[in-house]
Amino acid sequence: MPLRRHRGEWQRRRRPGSHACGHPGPLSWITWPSSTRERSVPSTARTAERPPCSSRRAWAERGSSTTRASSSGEPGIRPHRRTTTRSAGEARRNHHEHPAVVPTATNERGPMATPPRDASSAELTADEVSEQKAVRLAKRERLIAESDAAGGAYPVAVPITATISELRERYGDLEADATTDEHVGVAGRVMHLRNTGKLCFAALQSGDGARIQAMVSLASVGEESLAHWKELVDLGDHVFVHGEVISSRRGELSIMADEWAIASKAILPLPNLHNELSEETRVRSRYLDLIAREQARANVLNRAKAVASLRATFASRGFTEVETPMLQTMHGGASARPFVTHSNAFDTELYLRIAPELFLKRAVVGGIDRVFEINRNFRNEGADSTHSPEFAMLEAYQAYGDYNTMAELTQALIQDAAWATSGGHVVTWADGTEYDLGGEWDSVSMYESLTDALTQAVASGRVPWTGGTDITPETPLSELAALAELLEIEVKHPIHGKYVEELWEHFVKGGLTRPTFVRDFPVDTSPLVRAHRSKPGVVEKWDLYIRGFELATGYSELVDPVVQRERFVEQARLAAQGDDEAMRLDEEFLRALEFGMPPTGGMGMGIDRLLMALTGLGIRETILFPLVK
RNA sequence: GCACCUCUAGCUCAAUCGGCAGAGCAACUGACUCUUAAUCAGUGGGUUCAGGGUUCAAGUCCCUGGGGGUGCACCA
Repeated sequence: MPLRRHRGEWQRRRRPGSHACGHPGPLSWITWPSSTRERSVPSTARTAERPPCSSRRAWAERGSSTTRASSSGEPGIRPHRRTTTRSAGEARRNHHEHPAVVPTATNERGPMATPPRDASSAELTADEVSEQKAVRLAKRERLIAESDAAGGAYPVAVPITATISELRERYGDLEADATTDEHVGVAGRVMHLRNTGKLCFAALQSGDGARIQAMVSLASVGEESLAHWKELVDLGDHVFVHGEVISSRRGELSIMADEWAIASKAILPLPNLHNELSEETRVRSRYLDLIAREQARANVLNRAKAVASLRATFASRGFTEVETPMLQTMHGGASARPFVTHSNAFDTELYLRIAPELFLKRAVVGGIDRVFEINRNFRNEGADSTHSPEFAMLEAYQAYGDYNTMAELTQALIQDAAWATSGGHVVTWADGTEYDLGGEWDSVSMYESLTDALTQAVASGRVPWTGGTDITPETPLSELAALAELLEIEVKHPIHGKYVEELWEHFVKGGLTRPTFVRDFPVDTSPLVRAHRSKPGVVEKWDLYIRGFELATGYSELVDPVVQRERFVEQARLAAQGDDEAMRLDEEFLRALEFGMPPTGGMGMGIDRLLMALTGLGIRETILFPLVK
């Protein structure tokens, strides 16, 4: 690995005391008090630990294409504007010459670190190691070298006898300055450190976010152990403490340590816990988000509760959970662009599924009358605050059900999930607003609700529309187009259903505050749904709107194999014309339908969106590790 | 895909008109037996995302590329 120029190589030094050759003191990387340095580090030791000055050549050669820095006379040092106007610059240069000299200082208490033995490995490790990380690496080295100092750096196990939460529960109301005679062993991550000389404090946090204070005092552990604590324990370390459960003078529940050990050494510092992590860090380094933010942990738990609740609701209604293929030779069940991959074994292109629908329906044909799946779908499309390339999806099918059955089921699924996460039907969103998911949800017809809203808008004079306000499947295209033009709504595909849906979104969607099933969609935009049993021109489909977005959808499924084949053929024709999103002709699925599929209701719901509805969060907060580049 | 905004210390952020790159926390050294964003004294830490350009001088202006965000489009 090539030696990289260390950061700041040309910057002005800020500390006096360099050698004539350009070396400052031996330990300038980390600043030790000069008195200690002079006293404790013999000059022979310094030279043994450090490569000779000529090692500078290694990087100097890499810089040979650049002009020499006239001011310093150093060969190959890349000139910088500032060096020409400043005379100094030696001290920091020590960085790139011996970037990996892990601080080997000895202080009054003994060696702080075992230095790396050979220069090349040193160069490998120190390349981009910050000062803080270097200090912790040195402590790790020391812990490994002197395992009696604090139990080593990474013990296999520590003798825990209680969890922090248990102790909080049992002793949470302990009076200030109380003792209990109860001795326990607990462990947690150090979130907070204080040291008042002969008494040290640390806040230990367990994975559930519970905290307890560890106290390490001279009186309880002795001089050597206390010194080790102060030298070796850092913020972020996992620490085991054994001792009596007490309450501090300020009333903080604490363990007065009689023994302690580092359970796992952290070599990177925790982020500053007093500022919010940036959005990017929270998403990209979710583990830090989880350590630092209670809400991040709660989000994970809420999602788990909601998903468990969905499964419980299904189980109570006799549904069977299955897992269908994610790798498919043919994608279908929705219109979306798929991700494509390749199987070496089959030597064929495979698609990541965009929907499980066609396999779940095969299951229904096979007699799994009530079936559901909760799993990931993948869609190769734009990502934004409500769309993720991979997203968890629930689909369920019920033989001898229809879209009414599925609406009732969906309401039960969501209300049960609200109970599971919030303990009631009223959920509280992240911004503090309360939202009532209880009761029987509203149901509106798409055409009727559009007609009502349009009639009102015209009557109130908000929309200067002189045409008819009754929108039905028979409303002529020209009239819909004129209305859309008046409202400056652009419709890409000028067909009846598109206009109706766009107009509906314009007039009705924003006004839906309560959870609402929007029913009976135009037939020409829903080609895979069966026609309404009594209303002409519409299909038996509903969309569930909660919090302003579409949370779930349900159908009375199309089960006529002949009609299904016609629709697939049409889709395949589009695919042949280069429409990536069109479904391909799934011959095996059609064959299954030809054996007879019972009348069936189906529903689908985005799990991420369910969590958004229950918690008010954005989609990236509901997904533990969202895709990032 | 298009437009706009953004990237500075381990973390969160400053830096006025283009003129010596700073703060808080974190870190290092020392003091302190009840701290909990402890306190006190001292210290270090930067290729300002990368590359190129303009300029006496670039974190700042211009170009190209990358990461992130927002809006629109696409998508459900």
